[in-house]
Amino acid sequence: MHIAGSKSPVTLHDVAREAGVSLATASRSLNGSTRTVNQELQERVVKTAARLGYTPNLSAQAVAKGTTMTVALLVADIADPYFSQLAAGIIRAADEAGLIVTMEGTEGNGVRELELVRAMRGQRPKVMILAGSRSSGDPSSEALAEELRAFEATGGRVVFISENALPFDTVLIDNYEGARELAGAMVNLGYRRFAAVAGPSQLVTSCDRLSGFRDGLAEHGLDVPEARIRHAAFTRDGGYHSARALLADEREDIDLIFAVNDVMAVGAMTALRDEGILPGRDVAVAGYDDIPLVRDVTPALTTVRIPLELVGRQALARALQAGGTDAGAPVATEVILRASTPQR
Amino acid sequence: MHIAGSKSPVTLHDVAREAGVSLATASRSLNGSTRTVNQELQERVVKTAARLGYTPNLSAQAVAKGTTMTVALLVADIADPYFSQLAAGIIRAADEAGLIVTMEGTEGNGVRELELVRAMRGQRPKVMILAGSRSSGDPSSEALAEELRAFEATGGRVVFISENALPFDTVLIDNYEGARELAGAMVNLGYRRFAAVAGPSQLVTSCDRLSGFRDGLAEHGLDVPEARIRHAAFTRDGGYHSARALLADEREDIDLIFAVNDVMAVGAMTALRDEGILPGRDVAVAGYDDIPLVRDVTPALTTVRIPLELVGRQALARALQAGGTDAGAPVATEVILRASTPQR
DNA sequence: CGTAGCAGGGAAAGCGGTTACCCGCTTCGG
DNA sequence: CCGAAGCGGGTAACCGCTTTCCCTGCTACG
Repeated sequence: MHIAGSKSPVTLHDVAREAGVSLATASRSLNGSTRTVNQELQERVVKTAARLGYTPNLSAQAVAKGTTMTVALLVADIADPYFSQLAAGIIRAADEAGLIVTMEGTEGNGVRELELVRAMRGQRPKVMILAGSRSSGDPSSEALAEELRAFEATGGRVVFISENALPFDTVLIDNYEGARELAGAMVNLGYRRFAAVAGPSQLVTSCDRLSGFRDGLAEHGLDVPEARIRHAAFTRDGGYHSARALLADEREDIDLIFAVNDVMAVGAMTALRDEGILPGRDVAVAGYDDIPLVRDVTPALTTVRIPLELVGRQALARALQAGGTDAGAPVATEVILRASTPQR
Repeated sequence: MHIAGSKSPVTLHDVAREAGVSLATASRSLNGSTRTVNQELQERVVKTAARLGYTPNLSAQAVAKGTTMTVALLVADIADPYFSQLAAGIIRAADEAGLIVTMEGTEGNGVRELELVRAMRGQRPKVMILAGSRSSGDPSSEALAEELRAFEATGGRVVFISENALPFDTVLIDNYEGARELAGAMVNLGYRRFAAVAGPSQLVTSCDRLSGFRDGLAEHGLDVPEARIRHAAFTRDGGYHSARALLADEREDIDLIFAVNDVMAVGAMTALRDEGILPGRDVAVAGYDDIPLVRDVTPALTTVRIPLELVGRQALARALQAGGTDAGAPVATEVILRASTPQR
C-alpha cells in the first residue's frame, strides 16, 4: 500500500545508484573524508545529489559516526530576555560551527532540570549548556551532578553559565563584583538609604548580587537593613510585588531600590508609579543585566551590563575547545549609569 | 587504545546482556510496543536499565523507526520578545508531547531562511514551524516553497505562523483586522492626525497592519498621509530612527504615531522623549503585539494583543493533528488601551 | 485427542549512513 | 626487473535500535 504524500526521502543509496557509483564513493564525495575521490566522479555524485534533492540524514550520520552535531541548551525561561539573548548568542555561534541547538526550559525547577538533562542525554549532544541559575541546597543537585558526570564520561562536554556549586566548566559572570561596584557608584552619587528586591533566597545568582551589593555598601559603612530586603520570584511580577510590599511596610526614607535583575527592577519601577512615587526622582532604582528594554523605560534604568550574547558565544566556544575545566576569568561586567539614579 | 573519559554510553545491547534477555525483549520492555512482554522479565529489564543508567539513543531510534521526535523552529530573531514568547509556547507544547525542538534564526534574510530550511531537513523533523515573517516578492520564495513541498511529500508537516503568500498550513494572526480595530478605537479617543512607523515595505506583517490601520481610519474619513509613513527595520532601533526622522520632517500636528509592532513603538517613544516630546501627553503612541514589557514603559503602551504563547501552542497542535491545510479562523486579537493614548 | 490459535521469546533483517579492509593499478627505488 | 608503496574504487561490517518473522509451548475447542 502507498499512503499519499509519504514517499520516503532520497537516500545516499539512491544517489549512488543514480550516479553509478558505490555507496562508499557517494559518501566520500558528499562529505570531506580522509580519502580522496576522483574529481570527475565526485562532481557526478554532487550533481546527482543536487538533482535528486538529497539531504543527508543527520540521525543516520550520528549513529554511524557515533557523534552528533547537537548542542543541548537548558534555560530557566525562554521568554525571559536574559535567557533569550543568551540563547541568541549560543545559536549564532553554534550555527557558525555547523551545530544544531535544541532548547528546553526548566521553569526554574531543579527536579525538572534533572529530568530534562536525562532526556537530553538521549540526543547524545556534543555539548550541554546549562543556563538556568541553580539554587543552593537543591536536593536534586547531587543527582544532577552525577548525571552530568556520566555524560562527560561518555565524551560529552558540559558548560554552565554563571556561578554554581557544581564542579563543571563554567562561564563565570561576576555577579558579586558587578554588584559591589554598583553599590560604590550609588554611594558616590549620594545615596544612603537602601532597599533591595531580590530573588528567591537560595538562588545563587540573586544571592551573589545581593551580597556583592551589601559588601560594596559596607565599604562605605553603609548597609541595606534586613527589613528592607524582599525576596520573590526572579521575574517582573516578583519585582512588582516585592516593591509593593516594601513600600507598604517601609515607605519612609528609601533612597534607592536595588533589584537583583532588570526585569525585577522594571516591575519595581511600575510598582512605584502605581503607588504614586516617581522612580528616579522620589526613589532611585538600579537593576542588573542590561537587557535591551531598560534603555526605553522611564527613567532609563541604571544597571550592570553583562554582554549576554558574548557570554553565550563564549560558553559554546569553551565547550568546543579541547580545554579542561579551568573556569578562566569571569566575563567583565560594567556599571551603566542612567537616569533612574540621578546625582543626589 | 583508550582515551580517558571517553567510554561509550550504555547501549540497549548492554542492558539486554546484563538482564539476560534478547535485544528484542529489551527493546520491547523499555518502550511500549505492540507486543506484550512477560511482567517479570519486563521489570528485570527496566531495573537493569536504571541501574546501568541507560538512555536510548534518539538518533538510533530515529533511523530505526524512520521518524523523529523533533520539531524544527525557524524564527527571525531569537532575542526579539515577540519570537521568544512564541518559542516559549512552542517549546512548552512540544515538551508536553514528548517532542524536542531545535531552533534557528534567519535574521530576516530570505536566502538564509532557505538555507536553514534545507539544513533542517537533514534532521528529518516531524514538524517544521516557520515564524520569521516573509517579505512579499522575495526571490527565494519559490525555492522555499519547493523545498517545503518536498519536505511535506516525505511525510513532514509544515506550519507557518502569521500571514504569508505560501500555500502551507498557517496559524493566522489577524494583523489587518486588529489594526483596523485599533484605528477605530483611536478615532473614538479623539485622535485625528496620524503618523506611522512601519517595517520594511515588503514585509507582509508590517503591510497588513499598516493597511488595516489605514482602512480603519478611512472608515471615519481619515488617513495617514504618505509623508507621515516611515519604513525602517522591524526592530527597536528601526522604530527609534523612524520616529526621529518623522519628527525632523513633520513635527507639527501629529496626534498619534502608530508603530506596527511594540518594539518599534517603544523605540519611537524613546525617540520622542529624546526630542523633548512627552509620549502620551504631547503625542500618543500605539503599538502591536502586547509583548510583556509594554506594561512597564511610561506611559504604558496602547497596543493590540496577540496571545503569542497560545499561538505557539496552536501552531504545534495544528501540525500534530492529522488535519489538512485548512487555515482555520485567525487567532483573536484584542485592542488594549493604556496610558499612551489618553482620551483627547 | 488432534489441532488451530495465541502468547511471548529470540534471531536476524533492516534503517541510512561511515569506514575498515581488500584489491587491482601505477609509480618508484633499489 | 621486482617488490613496496601509494592511489582510488568497491564490498561489507558496523553504529544502536526496531520490527518482522520464526519457533516453542500453551490453552481451548470440536
